[in-house]
Amino acid sequence: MPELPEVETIRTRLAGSVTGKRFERVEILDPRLTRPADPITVAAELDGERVRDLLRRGKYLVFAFESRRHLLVHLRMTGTFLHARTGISAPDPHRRAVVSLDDGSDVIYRDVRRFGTWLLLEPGELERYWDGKLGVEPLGLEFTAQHLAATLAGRKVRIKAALLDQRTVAGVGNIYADEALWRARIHPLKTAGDLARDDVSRLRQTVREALQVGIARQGATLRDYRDPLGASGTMQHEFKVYGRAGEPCDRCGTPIEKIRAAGRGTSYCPCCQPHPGP
DNA sequence: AGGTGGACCCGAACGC
DNA sequence: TGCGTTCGGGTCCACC
Repeated sequence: MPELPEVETIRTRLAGSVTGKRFERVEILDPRLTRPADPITVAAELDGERVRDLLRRGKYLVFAFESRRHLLVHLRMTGTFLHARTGISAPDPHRRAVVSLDDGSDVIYRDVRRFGTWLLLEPGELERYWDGKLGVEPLGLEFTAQHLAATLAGRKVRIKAALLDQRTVAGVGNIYADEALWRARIHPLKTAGDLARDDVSRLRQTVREALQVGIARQGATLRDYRDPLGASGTMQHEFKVYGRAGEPCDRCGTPIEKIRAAGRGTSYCPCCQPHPGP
């Protein structure tokens, strides 16, 4: 669930709690988290690291240490961070790691489905790790209509699949892909390379809009998700198509339809986003 | 090259 | 009420 807006919300909230603090003691409770690296070793390596900055790249959260090492955290579906000022309280079966900071507070990582990953990189390894894996930041200056057009040119994939491909643009997931396509009035099954110049321009704009609204609403809260300070986002109330199959389209009143695209549930308006081809 | 489907997980929602 | 089944979501990987 956490896509770019949710990760950015977590980053903003957690940054104030961890920046400048030292990892005094790290406990990794789920060996899956650091696989294939040994959790005991990783925990020991993290011990004593001081946080210089907390960054985000795509859907990754990046702890930048003063040692110039980086801890890459991918929350996948259900990963979350909680900051506890007064130490750990109630027992929690989904707690996967605990970082005790040098100010006496704890950063708790919890993940119900255990898909999330922690990866510790040595100085200088970060750029190489992104290379070939992540495209440009959708809210950055590099993400222009021209850049998106060049990225999509000649590609035979469906546009929905292209948006989910993190090399096209970093951080868009299933929800915001559908939202951006609805805003741009583009059918999710359209061939990426066939999009008209105007379509690409609009899509570039609506990807940014959808993500920016998501960030402004502090992400979407589905189920019991909370940000590190216990607050919930409100973006779920702004969805135009995601989770709204059968409900009327905000623009034209036509019932939203749900299909499968790129192996994912995909919601769209059959009227505003006309089907390509016969 | 692109698509599909399975794997990884587990709670929620659903069906009976 | 209490089972069993299905679903979903990000990413990787095997296979067509």
